[in-house]
Order: sequence, then structure tokens, then C-alpha cells
Amino acid sequence: MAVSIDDVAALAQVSTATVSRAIRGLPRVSPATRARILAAVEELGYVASPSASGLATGRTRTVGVLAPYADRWYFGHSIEGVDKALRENGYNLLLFSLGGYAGGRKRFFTGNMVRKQIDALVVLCLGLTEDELEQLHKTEIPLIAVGGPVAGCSSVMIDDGAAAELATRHLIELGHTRIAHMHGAVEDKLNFAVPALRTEAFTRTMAAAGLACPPQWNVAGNFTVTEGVQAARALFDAPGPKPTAIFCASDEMAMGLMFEAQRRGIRIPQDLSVVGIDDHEFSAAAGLTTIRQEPTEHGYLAARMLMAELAGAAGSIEDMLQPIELVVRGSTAPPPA
Amino acid sequence: MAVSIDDVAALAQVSTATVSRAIRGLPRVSPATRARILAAVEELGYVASPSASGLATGRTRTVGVLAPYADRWYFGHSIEGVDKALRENGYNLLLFSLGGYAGGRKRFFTGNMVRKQIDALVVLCLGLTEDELEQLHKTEIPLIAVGGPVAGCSSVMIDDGAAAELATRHLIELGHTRIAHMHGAVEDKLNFAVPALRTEAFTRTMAAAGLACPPQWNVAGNFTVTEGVQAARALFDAPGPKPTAIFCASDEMAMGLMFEAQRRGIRIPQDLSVVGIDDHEFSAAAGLTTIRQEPTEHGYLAARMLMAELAGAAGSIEDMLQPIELVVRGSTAPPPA
DNA sequence: ATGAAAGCGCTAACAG
DNA sequence: CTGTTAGCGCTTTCAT
Repeated sequence: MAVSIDDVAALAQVSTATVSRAIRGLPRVSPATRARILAAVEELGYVASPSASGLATGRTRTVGVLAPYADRWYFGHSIEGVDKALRENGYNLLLFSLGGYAGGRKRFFTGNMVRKQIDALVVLCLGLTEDELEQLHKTEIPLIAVGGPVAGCSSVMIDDGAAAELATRHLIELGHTRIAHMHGAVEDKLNFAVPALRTEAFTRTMAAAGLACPPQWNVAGNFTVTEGVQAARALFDAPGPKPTAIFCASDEMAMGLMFEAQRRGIRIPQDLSVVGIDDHEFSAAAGLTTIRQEPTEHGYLAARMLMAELAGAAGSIEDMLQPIELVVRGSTAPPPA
Repeated sequence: MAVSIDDVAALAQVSTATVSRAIRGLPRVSPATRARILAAVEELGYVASPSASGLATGRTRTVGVLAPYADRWYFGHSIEGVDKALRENGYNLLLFSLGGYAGGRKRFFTGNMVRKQIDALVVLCLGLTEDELEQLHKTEIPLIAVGGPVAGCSSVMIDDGAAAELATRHLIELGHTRIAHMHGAVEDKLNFAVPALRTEAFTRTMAAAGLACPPQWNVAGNFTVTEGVQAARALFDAPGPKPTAIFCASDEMAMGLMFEAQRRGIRIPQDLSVVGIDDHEFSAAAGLTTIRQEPTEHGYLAARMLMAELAGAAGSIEDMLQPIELVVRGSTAPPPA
């Protein structure tokens, strides 16, 4: 049942060492023997045991992906991109999802289920504590962050400040002065840096234009549609003057707001302009103006650097700031006269 | 640097065999020595090498997940569910995404990167060719399908026919007779069975009520918002009488249609009722009537069965038909008078 | 209850 | 260019 390298060696009438070289495309094997060996491999349907070669080489040809969730927009897409790069290089992807709950973290970091199991790690947009970071760096495997800054790691991400600024300026340039903000603050212990980066840039950009956003126009949506709807309710229900535009830190939240607006007869963009960040699949369909980013590409590029590093090109891992782009659609317009 | 079992044995002054037993909680170790060993483990921060134990035992404590995409609603959620169950049992999740392109399949099945690398496999809603199925079954590892039927495998899924029927009957009972259908036919070679199951049930249910859906009211949306918008355009642009309701085979497509309807001033539900399947996060926010299913739970249950099977409970893997539920929201109403 | 020793299947010098 | 020989780190009889 278990066809091993010995079987191949026997069939091809060579030593296992030669089989090993031939299979891995190493030099020092004559074309003739190589062909014979490959034929034997084919005939027997032989596949090397990863455990065995892992044990012998100390490498697993597997990279880990640590994500807070596997089922959210940014993560799903970046995982797909990572996977693509790994696939192209014959690497496997071991997924560690924290499942959104803080408890999983400890198990990951202390249990160290990781070590010896992966050759490199990509950390998806996850704030890490100093302890955790230390744990990771201690493993001495190549690391790279995607979608957010991680101390001591290179990362592939957008300039979140620039993105928020671009979105905000778009509104300002349209003539808006009463601009609200829906941010993605999270309640749990997954300390992202991203929400803060975007909010700070918003405030800064507003200030630079001599504008300010009153507290009651600053609502929290946690990056999801569902909470976007709730935040929109809070905003719309707040007493006092209404904003003419809103910058949402993600498209999902922006769409939650749009749904709620529609329910209340608030017309977009006539009564209220909305801009988001992401360019979620739904955004084009919904006509949402947004700042585009491409998480699949982020994951892909990050994994490529990892592959290069593992292939021996030390120093392949570096920071990459990824492009963003303002995509103007129907959800933004000048403020009502 | 690499602390091995020998280091632990030395520190605890026992043999490696005893260390091995102690760590894995096997009997035949006196409480005293066990404690001593565990202390040594702690002190050294020892973690067994998965490659080594894998080689020795033939088991990897890893299960594979084969998915057509990692970044689509159903898959992202079911992966999360699988991961949860694995996490609870100390198993790892190796993700194989076909990345939506047919090329990846061959590599997966022939390369057999899988064998010896995983103890079990969950196949996500993926039509497989006979060859591929044979390849899989040949590996002799436990298999289970999630989200769709796979010949020769048990599966965790909803009754797609019942779901489509429930949705269709809801429209019929509201009094609709001119009902359109947006199905999820796929153009590529990933031959799902699901779209056909839903469409057949729709047609059957219509027929049972003495109704029929003319060809031009039968459009293809490929399960995505984007194509849902396009399909909606085709439907709305078609000459002749208009339907008063539409059954979309997924919420994403349904929302694509709703966005397009809104753009054209077609009011929902006054002019057109819409029902979908899934209960996507966006659906509650958008007020879409739908048939709820819970992919996270599907993945979780499937992985649990796998865990039981691997734990020695042969026969743990069986078909599970998961519940569905009609969730009535604002997108459906009686037809205009 | 514990230890000695023989692998698990592959790779990596080192010879030749 | 090819074979020999040790391991890689852990598990597992089989003794003791």
C-alpha cells in the first residue's frame, strides 16, 4: 500500500539517494537514470512522505497563515492570494484562524503548534501583544504581515492614512463641510491598528480644511454591515443638525448605512454622500464610491516574498505599500444646496 | 536551539520512551515520574516535532479542506466552522483552494500532495469527476462532503430542493403567479450539483401550482452579486410582460438584483418581490426575505464527525441534512393589485 | 513502571 | 554520476 522510495529505487535499479536527487531535480544524475527513475515513480504512483522529508530536512514546505477570522472580506481574499502563491511554488497552507475569539490566541502562541510545522508565517492584519510578537520572532522563521502593521515585521498593506485622507478629501472637494465618520473600532481584544490609522487621518484631513466632526457624528461600526446598520441608526437618530456626507472606514459599514438610509427615505447621494474603503464586491453593484484596495494581491505578494526568502534569497522580505485608488460611483455628490 | 525529546528525558532522568508516554497521557507511567517529566517539558518549552511523530505513527493530526474558493460566502464560513472543530481537538487545517480555476484540480488530485499529509479530508461543495473521486477514495482516509452531494461520500448539507421549494411556495402563497428565477449556473468546469437541484425544485414547485416560468424570465447569475446585477439587467430589459416576483438561488444574486431594481426605480416589494437562499450577513441589513442555512455549523458538524472517526469511533461519518428556515423580511409582499 | 533498541521514510555528507 | 552510511526525532514492541 505505502509505496516508498525503496520501491522506486528497486524498480529503477538505483540507490535511494539517486532517486531522491532525481525526484527533486538536483544535479548529478544522468539524464538516462533520471528518466528511468521518473518512469518508475510514475508507474508506482510514488509520492514522497512529507513527514519523512520534513524530518530529514527540517523543512515542511508549508507556510502558516494566522488570521483573526477566515470568513471576512479582507481575510478571505488575502488567504486566497497567499494560497495562489504557495500553490505556484508547491507549498502548502496551514490555516490558523483565531475564530474571532481571544481565547484562541493563547493556544496558538503558547502551544506553539506552529513551530516545526511551518517554514514561514503570514500574519493577517492582527494586532499582536509584545509577548506574542516575541514568541513569533523566537521561532526564527520568516514572518510577514498583511493588511496592517506589525512591530518588527515587514508588511504588505496600504497606507491607511492616505486612504482615509483620499476619501475625506473627496468629500471636502465636493463641497461638504458637515461630514460624519463611521469607524471600525473593535470591542474585543484583537487590537488592530488599522481603525485608528484611518480615524486619525480623517480627523487630520478635516482639521487641515478647517473642519471638525462633532462627537455625535462619530459612530462605531466594527467593520461589518450589521453593525453598520446600527451605527447608522444611532447617527440618524441623533438630535441636532445632520451631516451631508459620511466617510465610512469600510465598504461593509458603508453599505449597512446605505440600507438604513434607504429604509428611512434618505436619498443617496442627494441628501447624503457616502464613501467607503475596500471596493468590496458589493460596492460596484451598489454604486458605492470607495477607495479600492486589493487584498488578494496583498496576500499574493507577501507569500511571494516568503517563497523567495525560503528559496535562499535572504533579504527578500520587505515592506510594500500597496496602491489605492479612488473609485467614484453614484454614492457621492455635492451637498444639497 | 531545537529542544528534543532527549533533552527532556535527560532533564527528567528517564528514557525517551517514558517521556513519550507521559506527554501523550498514556498509562504505565507513575504519577511521580509523569509530574517530573511534565515539569521538564515546561521548563524546556518542549514541543514534539510533528514530522517526527508523523513519521513514526503515520498520522499527522491535520485535516485537509478542499475548496473551490476560499473567499466566497459559503466557503469562508464553512472553513471557519471546520477550523473551530479542529481547534477543539488539537488538529490542524491544511487548506487547498482551487482558486476557482480548473487548472488547480489536476495538481491537487494527481500530485496527491495530500496523501500522507492529512488524516482526513473535507470536500467543500465541489463537484468531482469520477476519476477524482476514485483518487480520493483510494487514499483510504476518511472523507466528508459539505454543502453539496458527492458520490460515495457522506455529506453535511441542506436539502436544496426543499429550500428552493420553500422559497418558491412563499411567493406562490403570497399570490404571485408571474415568477422569475435567477439560477446559479456556472460556466466553468467546477460542476456543482447544487444549482441544478434548486432550479429543478423551483420548476417542479411552479408546475405543481399550475405555473410555469417562461425562458426569458430564467436568468443566470453564477451566485455572485456582480453577475446578479447583469442577470437583473437582462431580465428587466427583456421585452414583454414583467414578473411580479423572483426567486434567486442565492442571496448575493438577489442583492445584485435589488441594487439594479433600485437604480431603475423598481420598488421592492411593491413592484417586485424577491426571495433568496442563504441568509447572508447582508440580507438582514438589506431586508431580504430568504431561506436561512448555516454553513459555519455545517463545517463544524462535518469536522466533528471526522474527529470522532479518527478517534476510533468507526462509522461516525454519516449524512446529515441540515435545517433550513424561511426568514420573511421586507423584500416580499403580495403582487400589485 | 521503565528502558533498550529497532525502525518510520527520506536526505545529506562522503566516498568512489 | 552513483552508492554507502548515518542520522532527523519520535513511537513502539519487547524485555526487564
